[in-house]
Amino acid sequence: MADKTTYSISELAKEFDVTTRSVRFYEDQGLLKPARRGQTRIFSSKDRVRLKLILRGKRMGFSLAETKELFDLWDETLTGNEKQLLKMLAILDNKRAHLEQQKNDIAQAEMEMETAETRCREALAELQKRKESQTEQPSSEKAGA
Amino acid sequence: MADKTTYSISELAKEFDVTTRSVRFYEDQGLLKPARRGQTRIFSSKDRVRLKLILRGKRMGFSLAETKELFDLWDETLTGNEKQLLKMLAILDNKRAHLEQQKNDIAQAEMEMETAETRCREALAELQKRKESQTEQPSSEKAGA
DNA sequence: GATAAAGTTTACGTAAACGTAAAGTAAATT
DNA sequence: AATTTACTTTACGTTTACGTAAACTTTATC
Repeated sequence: MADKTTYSISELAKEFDVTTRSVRFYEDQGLLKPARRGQTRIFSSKDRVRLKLILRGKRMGFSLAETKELFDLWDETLTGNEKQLLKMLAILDNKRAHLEQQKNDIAQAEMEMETAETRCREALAELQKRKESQTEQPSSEKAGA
Repeated sequence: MADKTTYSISELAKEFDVTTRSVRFYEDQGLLKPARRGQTRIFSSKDRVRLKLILRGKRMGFSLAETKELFDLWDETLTGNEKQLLKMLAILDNKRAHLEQQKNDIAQAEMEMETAETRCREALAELQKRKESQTEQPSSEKAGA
């Protein structure tokens, strides 16, 4: 299934849970370059990989333009001159910094989510206690303000 | 500086490198709730924290609406009923899944960036070799200008 | 008291990433 | 042959997250 060599637009759309509209849009923006049989697009496994990369890029907060730039530079690493190669290396450095930022953000978020979860569970426990004491004799009440 | 209790809009904007327009927009969308002295907004340290969270949320791919929902639910954990608390816990679970996805994405990206870097450096080395063989006899050459 | 600096509201404009509808083609099925 | 199914192009519409300009107030400074 995954080692097929060609794909229709709807096959790809279905596999990655995107609309055909999106796939066509990505082609329009120069991120995918499917072959054609007549009018019909025929996607290669390279296209499939790129679609996967596009979607991951999106999840990581990259714009389509950024991803396209990476694709283009990547292709140029095969034929490119020194200047382009150095640019690619520079961009890779930037991306690495980006990844570090993301890792920090994630670590922070994880910590805060633990705090949040604890607070929620404590609040729930508090509610439980009140429920139980409501069942007993209404002897005392806690202050509220 | 960071433990001040109130901030002007431009102070916050400067600190987090956003425009005042953005800050006002966030208020408009209900994410910030600065006090007012006359017309002028006065931001508390709570607002400052929230702004930080907003921006981190953006870096992590959260929309302002999503972040607002989290803020609102968070506030409700103080007063909220059981249903809201459970909802908050459910959302926290979702976010955790989201974080896992992000971590996977990052790990993948890191691996592929290594591959890319290697390819770049190899291509560069290849160019160097050709340069040298072009120069032929000259035994010593100094790099850089 | 004129002016500059920082703040405000109102409102139209914009870029990105598609959604959605219209209208047509091309192959497969009934 | 007629219809369904999958695909196509063209093109206007929509949401998010602001940018940008205009016109106005408030506070500080010369």
